[in-house]
Parts: sequence; C-alpha cells; structure tokens
Amino acid sequence: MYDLLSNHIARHVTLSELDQQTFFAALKPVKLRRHQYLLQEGMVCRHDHFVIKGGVRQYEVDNKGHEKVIHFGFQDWWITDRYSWLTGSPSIYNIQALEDSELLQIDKDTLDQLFINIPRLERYFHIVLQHTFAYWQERILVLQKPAMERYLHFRKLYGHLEQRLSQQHIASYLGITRESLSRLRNQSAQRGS
Amino acid sequence: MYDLLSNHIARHVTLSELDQQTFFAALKPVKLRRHQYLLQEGMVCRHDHFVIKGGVRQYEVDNKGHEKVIHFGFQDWWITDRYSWLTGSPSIYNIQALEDSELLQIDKDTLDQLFINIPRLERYFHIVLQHTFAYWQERILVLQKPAMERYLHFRKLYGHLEQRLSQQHIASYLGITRESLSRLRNQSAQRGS
DNA sequence: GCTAAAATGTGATAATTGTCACAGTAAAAA
DNA sequence: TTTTTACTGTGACAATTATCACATTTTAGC
Repeated sequence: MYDLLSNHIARHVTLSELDQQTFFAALKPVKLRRHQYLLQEGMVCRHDHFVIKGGVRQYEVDNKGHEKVIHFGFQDWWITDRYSWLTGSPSIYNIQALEDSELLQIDKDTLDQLFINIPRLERYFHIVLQHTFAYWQERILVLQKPAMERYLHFRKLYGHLEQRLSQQHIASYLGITRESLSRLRNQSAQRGS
Repeated sequence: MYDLLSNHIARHVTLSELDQQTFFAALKPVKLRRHQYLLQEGMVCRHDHFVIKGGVRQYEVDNKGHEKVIHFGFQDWWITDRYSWLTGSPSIYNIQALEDSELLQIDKDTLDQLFINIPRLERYFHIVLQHTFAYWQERILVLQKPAMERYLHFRKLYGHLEQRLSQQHIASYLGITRESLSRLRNQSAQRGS
C-alpha cells in the first residue's frame, strides 16, 4: 500500500527506514467512490493527498454555474488546494473522485511538526512542489495558445489518460467548451491523428 | 542592502544570525539597467533572484514572434525560470529589466549545499514557493475568465503597479492584445473606474 | 438486457477577441 | 530642444470560440 509512495520518495531523497515509518504512521488511508468528494467549496483544505489509485479532478464552479477544471490528480500525484491549505481560508474548489480511488492524506499541522525533526522530509516536499510548480508554469503558457495547440499539448502530455477522462472534463481543463473540443477532435482526426 | 531580504525571511522563519550571514555571503548582488536581461532564452537558468529594487518581466517569444508575458517580478519577489532551474534544460523564457533594478542572486548548487546544514533555510524557500504556487493557481483560474474580469482582477491585485507597466506588457500578461486592452480600459472608464 | 440518465456530435448563429492599418501621443536620445 | 523612436487609440473587418437547440450515442443502474 505504501510502496508507491515509498518509491516516489526514493526518487527524490533518501529517508532512513525509521523516518519513513514515522512519516507513514502519520498518513491516513482514504477510499473514495466515484463522484465522492475529497474537498467541497467552502471548507478549509487542511490535507495534502497522495493518489495511490484512481483519479480526481479539482474544479471551480463559476458565477454562471459552469464547472471549470483547473487540475487533475492521478496515481503518483500529490493534490490539494494549496491556497486554502496555506492560508486557512475557505476553498473555492471542489476535488471529486473521477473513479473509485485510494489516497493517503496528511494534515498540515502534523506535516509541519514532522518537518522539524525530519528535514529530509521537508526536502522531499520542497522538491515535489518545485516539480508541480514547473508544471503549472507550463500550463499558464499553454493556456495562452489557441485551442488546438492546447489540445495537442494535452494529448502529448496526458494522452494515456484521455480514455479515462470525459470530453467535458478535458474541454474544461483546456478552457474551452465541450462543443469546441468535439470540433477540434474532428479536425485533428481528419488530418491523421 | 540585505534589510529587505532579512525582513522577508523573518516573516516566515527564524534564522540564527550566523545562518543568516552564511546565506547572505552566498548571495551575489546584481544591477541591471532598463532593458538588460537576467536570462535569455536558450540559456540554462541556474540562479534564483530576489528583487530589491526595480522590476522585471518574464516572457516567451512564440512561434509568430509575439512576446507573451507570463510573470512579473517586483520588490520582495523571488524570480527564476523554475523549470529550467529544476531540470537544467535550456530556458524558453527571457527575463528582462523593466526599470533599472537591483537583485540578489544565488545559484542552485550553492543553495542546495546550504540546505544541508541549514534546514530552516530550506523551510524558508519551501514556504515562499508555497505562496508563489498559490498565486499561480489563482492565475490559472483567472486566465479562464473573460478579458474584462482578468483586467479588473489585475487592477485589484496589482493596481499599484499599473503606472509602472506599459499597456502592452499588461495586455500580454492578461493574455490579450494591446488593442483589446485599450478598448477594455475605455469601457471600464465609462462605467466609472 | 433494458431503460433512464449522462455524455457527445453537429448545425445555425452570436459574442468575443484578434488583425491590420494608420493616426495621435508620449517618451527617450541626440 | 529637437528629433526620432516607441507606445497607445481607434476603425473596419476577420477569425476564433461560445451559445443554444436538438439528434445520436454511450454509460450506468436496475
């Protein structure tokens, strides 16, 4: 159950067996069924979550009632509303399971406590955040490009997830309507994939 | 000269005087005149920079030759191309001074070395990155909204910088053309600010 | 497997934003 | 100051993407 996370950690830092056990002991396993929520808007997001199995989407409901997906979370990803987590303010996001999912969760206070005695653990989270950050930086750039480029970029990076996601979620992630995405897909199919 | 940074650190963590001196000794002051570059595309970004005075913009030149501003950096902000910094790959960004500026820079290897003996320093950078991350998360959300909302949001957050930035840079940051921004400004002026 | 619900495809049309051209204005350099 | 250069405003028009309506297909629950 902790193997995935253990490997993920080992890819970035070396933790002693003891430190790793201390960390794992602080994690709480969470199971979600499809459509269940990890976070609902209005709640304060006090946990960070590592996805073991399944997948989730993080989205905002705008003032017209439209859902806007800003992020997905699949196996090997940490996911949280970093803003609410950091500031303690109520979240404007929902995080919902797209499939039956399994995650490990840890709350901020516990984690901050662990950082004091296990600096390497903070190093791990720092490195992970740097990677996530680099990903968001790229996402901003892509969101400024035309819809077709955004879609092709998505396929290049997350093509393997395309069947697991609905068109409307992909469209929302790309910042377009599901109708527009449908038309883009026709175009790109005609030109050969 | 180091007062700004010293205060910035104190806002997030407590560093011993010795640790702080060790860190400051590793920083290199950099002066830039308006239009000079801190980073040019094709170079690997090996430094992180803390802005003491002045301001910079980080932008990409797209395949049509258009400049796309993804980020600004003003007093009290750390700025770098996190992707290039992290992966060691050549940057696709330029970071250019908008005004005569003063910064403090540190390279990644030196910083990683410091982290080993000064865990609190890594805590500081980790916290700063969390804040920056929360800011980018919001930026993604805003970029999905109509142009007028983006502009008003910009004014709310960075209204105090509006006179120091050119229209074309603001427009680019908002992901619209300078012509569109000009029209948005007319509209919002007619409705009273 | 059947049925209801959800998701997707597609046409007609509207809204938003971009492009191009050029005039006017402001700012930098000589 | 003067002169050049860069920046901004505005009109006409084009391109992109959204919206709405409804048909079709797929999926989930019984």
